Amino acid sequence: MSHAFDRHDHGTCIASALSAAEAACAGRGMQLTPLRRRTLEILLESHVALGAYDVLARLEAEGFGSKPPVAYRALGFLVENGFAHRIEGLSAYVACARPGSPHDPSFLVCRSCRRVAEEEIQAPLAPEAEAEGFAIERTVVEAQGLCPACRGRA
Amino acid sequence: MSHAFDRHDHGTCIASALSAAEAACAGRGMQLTPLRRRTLEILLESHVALGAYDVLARLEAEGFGSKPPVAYRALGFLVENGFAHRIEGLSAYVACARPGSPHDPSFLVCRSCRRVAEEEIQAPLAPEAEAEGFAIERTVVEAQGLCPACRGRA
DNA sequence: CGCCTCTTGTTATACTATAACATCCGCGCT
DNA sequence: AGCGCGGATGTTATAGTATAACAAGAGGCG
Ligand SMILES: [Zn+2]
Ligand SMILES: [Zn+2]
Ligand SMILES: [Zn+2]
Ligand SMILES: [Zn+2]
Repeated sequence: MSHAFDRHDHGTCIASALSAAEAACAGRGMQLTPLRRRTLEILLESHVALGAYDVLARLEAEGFGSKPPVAYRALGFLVENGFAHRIEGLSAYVACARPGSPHDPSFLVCRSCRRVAEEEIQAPLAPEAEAEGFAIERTVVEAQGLCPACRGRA
Repeated sequence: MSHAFDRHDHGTCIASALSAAEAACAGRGMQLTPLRRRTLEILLESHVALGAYDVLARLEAEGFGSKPPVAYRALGFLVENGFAHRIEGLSAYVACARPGSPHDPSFLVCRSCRRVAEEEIQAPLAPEAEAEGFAIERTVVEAQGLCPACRGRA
């Protein structure tokens, strides 16, 4: 269970994600450049999913480029390397809550505050794919609804 | 198991989906107008997911309006009423393979030919949501990969 | 130095989706 | 018939998401 909806020491989320990203980059010969690192830090500031243009606005305000490819490329790098995930149902991006270990993520996504909890589950369509001869490469699992805080505010 | 990747009598797919839509509309006081019916028929022609603008081009060629809201509204009607589903990972739409009964659909989506098989599974995040106090309203489950035919062509 | 690769930046464009307003049509009511 | 109404379709205009193609700089290495 993730801590996105709990009170927790968020500083350790940030620190462990950054050090995991640094270690993974070093190990794979990838570069965690200032732009990429800052993009990851922006996502890590909260467990809320951000749109690419939200990220871009933040980057631009801090002196990076202002055009969409700047954000899309940095986000693409983070997603490809498993440091962030794309939430398909929101067309948005969130920092990975389990950096370091490769995993097939699934999410609880609050439609009100866009906070995202990352969960670990078994691939839910594996038997069906097996029966049909379908080769699964990636499975999107996103439960949309209301988080505890937003239920309370209803 | 759906028949999207099998040889099957596709005429019965079409006929049963259309009659289920007609029955459901009659029962709920909704109107399956010519535009909506034709949109559903277009989706039913194959088990391939179509983008809204693909559908719009077909509609325009047949004398309907040519502007995006024409397609988006018809698709919205079909999705809201359970006659079609949106595939989030493709931003595309596919006819429902189990019309009539309400269900929480899940999909096997071929990234090569965009064919979609609809499956029925248990809500995969229910225990996690329960533990966190998260109220699930809808769950997107889309396995992306290669269908049997496209695997063979690799 | 000259070449190569990677990263960042730009311009321009493509693709996806909705807000707001206009028109038309069928229906119930007077 | 004349009117008001809701729903469906149509339009214009705009918002939101994403990528292709090209230019320029940094660093490694012959
Ligand atoms: Zn945290
Ligand atoms: Zn919330
Ligand atoms: Zn069929
Ligand atoms: Zn295929």
